[in-house]
Amino acid sequence: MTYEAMDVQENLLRNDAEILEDTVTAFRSGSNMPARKRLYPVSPCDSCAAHKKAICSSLEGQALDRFRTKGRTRIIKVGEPLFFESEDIRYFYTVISGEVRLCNILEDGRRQVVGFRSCGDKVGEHFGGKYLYDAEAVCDTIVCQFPVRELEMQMQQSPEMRAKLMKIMQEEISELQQHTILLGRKTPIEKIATFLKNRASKLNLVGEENIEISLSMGRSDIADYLGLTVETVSRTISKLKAEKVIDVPSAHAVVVRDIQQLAVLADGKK
Amino acid sequence: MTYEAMDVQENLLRNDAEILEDTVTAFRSGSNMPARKRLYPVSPCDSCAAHKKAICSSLEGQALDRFRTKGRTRIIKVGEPLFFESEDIRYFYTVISGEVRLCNILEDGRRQVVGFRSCGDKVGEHFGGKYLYDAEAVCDTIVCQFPVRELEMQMQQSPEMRAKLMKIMQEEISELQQHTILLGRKTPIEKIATFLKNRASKLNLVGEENIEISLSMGRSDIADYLGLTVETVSRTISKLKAEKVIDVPSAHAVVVRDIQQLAVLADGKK
DNA sequence: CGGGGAGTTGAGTAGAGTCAACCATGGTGG
DNA sequence: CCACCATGGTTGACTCTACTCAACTCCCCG
Repeated sequence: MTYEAMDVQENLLRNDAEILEDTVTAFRSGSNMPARKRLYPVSPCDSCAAHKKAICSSLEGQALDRFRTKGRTRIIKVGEPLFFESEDIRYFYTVISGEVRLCNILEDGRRQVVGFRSCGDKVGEHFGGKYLYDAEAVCDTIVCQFPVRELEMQMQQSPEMRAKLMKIMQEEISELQQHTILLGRKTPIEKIATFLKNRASKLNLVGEENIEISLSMGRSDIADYLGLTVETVSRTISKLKAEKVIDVPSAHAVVVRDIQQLAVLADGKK
Repeated sequence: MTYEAMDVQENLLRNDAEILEDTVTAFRSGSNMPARKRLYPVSPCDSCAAHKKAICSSLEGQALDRFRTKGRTRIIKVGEPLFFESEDIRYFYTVISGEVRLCNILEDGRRQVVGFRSCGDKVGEHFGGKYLYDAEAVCDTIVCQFPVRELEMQMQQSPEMRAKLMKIMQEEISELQQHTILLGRKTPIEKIATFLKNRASKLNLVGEENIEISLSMGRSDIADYLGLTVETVSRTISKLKAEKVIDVPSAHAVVVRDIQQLAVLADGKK
């Protein structure tokens, strides 16, 4: 079994399956199903791993309930698209589990992965008419899908949601600017080290030893994210392994043995 | 006389000087100066080249007047900073004339120019406590400076201003994503061509022949913006000149002779 | 008129890309 | 259940492009 399959399955076992079940039945049955509803008195959002980080966390009570009923949970298989660049914007998404890559493509096929989105992250624009990138699942992925007009409606009513969305946009800008210096000025070692360091720090395990990072995406996604070729990604990971900074138990998992050294390498201090 | 000096002077002659004069006297004299004010019945913003593109265009009448009194116009000389990365956010700025570079710097001195800001553009965060980049004038520059808390106040009251700010942030995200593919995947020729093409298209002179672009920044700024070295920038510009796509009357000016071909080169279609 | 910084040009080099072979692994079908 | 195949990942040899270092030119300014 692959690591990403394990990931998805584990998540499914924990709570996504219930959320999904819940949501799907809710939609199938329409809104008027009090008996069924009493069986699920707890909002699915309460048990959702993505909720506290996601946009919907800015809503509460009735507003949240209303918003939820406008959404739909979807399973996206590896490689399948959520939407394509320059398609009309109709929905935006919150990733529940799995991971999505955002890509820009040049006519001759060259590709740049603009970013990855995982649990709790927003995918998709809500402004300007057209999407800015292709969004595709890098492994089996579960998302919540909401119509953008619903978002706009909520935004008018909820200052909290406005603030949340602005915060998310600001974080996107900050992340893109950081990525800009990586792409323009860093060496392959620094790029890979930065990438792994950032993934590690997302797990909130700072201070711990042997942090295990799962890489749901393939080498070519990493390459296109860091502005490298697959070969260079592979060689560089091998180098870090040889220097005992990381272990690579499988192609889709990395164990950070020396996070200190990884951080040093990430900014080229050595 | 250098091209940027000419630019600044021309702008000054046209309307910035009056705006500046106006604003400076307004501030010196405080708000209660009816006689003086009658001499300037037209809001300085009305004659400001930056206004219709800038954030303040989302305000009208009294709200605009009030907002304006909270601002200050400043002249920033070549190379001088507006603020530094990780400084506490206190002000945000609108560029009136001239140009500002936004930079990220690594400890060993490597630099990435994240973007340039010119007439009507916003400079500075208003969120998250710290600035994300150094902002420095690339040539003599005039800006309007506003306290961030004033922006936040106006935002609560004005849905138009909220919308405007969101739009600006969305454009920043879009621009950064476009830049990401340039940095990660484009060749020097494509980078320079894209850079010149984008500058040309800002001038709204599409269709015209021999579009003259002024490059207020130096070669090293361009290099750090495009992820190249000065030498490569210089060589590449020379190459485009040799191929008769552009003319280079001076180091700080470029005339696009074949905008079609420039666009082709920008996306590497040939 | 002379000094200095910015820009250009040239020669040589290093490092990431390309091409190709090889290996591992997971999924499929007999 | 095992063998095979396909895909993705790794490693090696070679190439070529963009960087480095250095010399030179051109202005701008005093």
